[in-house]
Amino acid sequence: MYDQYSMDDTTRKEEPQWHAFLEKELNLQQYEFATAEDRALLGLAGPGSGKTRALVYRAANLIKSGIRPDQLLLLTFTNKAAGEMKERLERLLGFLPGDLWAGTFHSIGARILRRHASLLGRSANFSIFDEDDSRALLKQILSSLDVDSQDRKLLMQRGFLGRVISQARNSDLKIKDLMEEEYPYRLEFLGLIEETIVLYEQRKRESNAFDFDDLLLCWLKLFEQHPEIRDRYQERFLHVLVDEFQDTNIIQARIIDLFGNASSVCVVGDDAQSIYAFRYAHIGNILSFPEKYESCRLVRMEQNYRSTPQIVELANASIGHNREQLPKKLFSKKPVGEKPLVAKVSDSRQEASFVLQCIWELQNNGIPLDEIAVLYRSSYLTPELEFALSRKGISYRTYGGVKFFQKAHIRDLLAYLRIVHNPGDENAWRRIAVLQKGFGNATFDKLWSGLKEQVNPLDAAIAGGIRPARGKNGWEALCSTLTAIAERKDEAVSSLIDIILENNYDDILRQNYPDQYEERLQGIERLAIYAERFDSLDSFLESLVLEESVFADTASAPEAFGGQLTLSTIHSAKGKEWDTVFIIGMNQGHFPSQRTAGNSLDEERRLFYVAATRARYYLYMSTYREDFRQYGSVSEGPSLFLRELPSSCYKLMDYDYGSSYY
DNA sequence: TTCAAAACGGTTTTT
DNA sequence: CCGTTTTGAA
Ligand SMILES: Nc1ncnc2c1ncn2[C@@H]1O[C@H](COP(=O)(O)OP(=O)(O)OP(=O)(O)O)[C@@H](O)[C@H]1O
Repeated sequence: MYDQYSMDDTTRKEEPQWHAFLEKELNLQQYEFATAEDRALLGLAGPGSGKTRALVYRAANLIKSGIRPDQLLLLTFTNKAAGEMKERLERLLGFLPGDLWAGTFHSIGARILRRHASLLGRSANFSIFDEDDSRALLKQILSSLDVDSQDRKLLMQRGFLGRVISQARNSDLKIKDLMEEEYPYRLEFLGLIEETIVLYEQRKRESNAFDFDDLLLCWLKLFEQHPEIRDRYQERFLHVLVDEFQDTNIIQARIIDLFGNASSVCVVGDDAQSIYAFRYAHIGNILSFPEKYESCRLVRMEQNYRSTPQIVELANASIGHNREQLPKKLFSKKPVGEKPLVAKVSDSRQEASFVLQCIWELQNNGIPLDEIAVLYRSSYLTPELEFALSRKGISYRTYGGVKFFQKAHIRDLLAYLRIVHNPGDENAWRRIAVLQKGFGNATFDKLWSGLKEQVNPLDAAIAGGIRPARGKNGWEALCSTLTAIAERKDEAVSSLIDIILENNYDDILRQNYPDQYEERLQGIERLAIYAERFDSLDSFLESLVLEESVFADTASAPEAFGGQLTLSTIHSAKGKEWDTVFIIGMNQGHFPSQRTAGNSLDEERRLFYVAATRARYYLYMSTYREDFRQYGSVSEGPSLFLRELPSSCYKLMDYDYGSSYY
């Protein structure tokens, strides 16, 4: 056991130097935050004010003062923010301590649950069901319950059932109360939904699986029901640090509170950047943090170090329209920059050519692609731009939107691996079983009812002797494939993928996607390449579910000198920054989104606030007059968020540069 | 019970 | 417009 105090002596020699460094790198408030010794600490400040910076320097300072890295726990909601935290800490320390726990709530939850799975009726190799898995399972349950097909449609459309269940769990409400409150028009299904939930929990358990929400809820349950385990983690993690705290939901706050009993808890956030209400983020977590932790030290940071005064002014003007935000000052002392530019273009193709032309000019002015991002409310706003970028050979990467591994062929392939990893995974079995010729859901149901009783369904299948009512050839092909990969399950994942293709899936791919065979096969090859980074099947599978895929399905133009342009949803861009930012699709109906009901307009505006404050020097926004997109093609005019800005905030430009550039 | 063809219908944002 | 659901033949 390390002695913290004797460590202090050894580090004291270095202290003057380190503290001088801290003083140089941080302003007064940030320094206060980074070095405070309070048991509870809240950093509440606007964008670009250095919250993440202060948090990361605090972590580094703790380590410098003798706290072991494994005594720190760094948490946040999104993968992006977690990555940013880790990257900056690594830059600061020169390396990322291997024994430091830093990640999203979900990934840390998974890590803890793997260690104590048996206490929750699972084993350490449990599968993690993503939203698609959950939806598939719910659908399966509904059809097993003989639900009228109209009703089933109502429940499944837009993932209603899954959403209600998830909302209830994440906000700690009873289904009944939630339905009465928010979905009274579906109240007739209450009984059915409750019945479904019981079966859903049961099937997950039988599959040795947790869903996303379980990673939080079961973590909380583990700590609540097993105080001795909670104590162990409390003793270990002397400091818990949370970034983007405004994104946390009630369950995550409870987990933090459990640590708060014993560990010192430090959180940073900005109520004006709360954009995850749809994931049940609870703004009260940050607003009432000082009351909950009475001895809490509150640190405010008001200087924005990221953006020019012009950009900060526009952002302030916009968020000023939100009545409910905490009043916060935010100013920039950076040199005067260009006013943000609003371009009126005729349609989305012209918008693409506008962006391309600007990028061209920026590059000529020495701004590399790495320092440029195009942000948007929804990923359906990008195809025209992507097309234009490909034509011009500009290398780009997209973030957010449909994930690579959500595509059917990738999920198919992963299902084989999931079975080997966790033979109880019903979803995975079903997925590849019904791919086989002559093998359908009905046949699978019969077969599975026997197979799932086996201690190890995979061993039982391999041993043979299981006879499906139909599709015997398909079943045998499947079993021999599984045999082949099970035998070599400790080999490199990429070689397992080859085996799957050779034995079984290549034929299926040809059969099912005659027109897209090549394209999809390439996708699978990319998956195999990606797999080479992992040293085990476990970590590969877990990374694919919990971390968004780090690479695109189809490669854009190859990366050249200035790196790659970033295309990202605004949600995924939070916490990041670029020299130049474009916000495209600034039209009523797109942003704010059509689906926005009255009370979430404020949230959309916060989203705009986040987008605008990503830029260091140049901010471009575009809006079109005509909208050929999808049915209706109603042109609803420029976004409210542009119209409500004082015109002194930005320059207006009519972009009528023929479509020749396109 | 499976599977292909025809009809349908519906779109944020992330873990 | 593309994926999902329904329909009906084998
Ligand atoms: N005291 C400082 N001196 C120099 N640069 C600073 C200082 N504080 C912050 N910065 C820089 O300002 C930028 C924004 O900081 P940071 O990302 O930590 O802010 P944030 O408050 O977390 O922003 P957001 O809320 O938008 O995520 C970073 O480039 C950071 O390095």
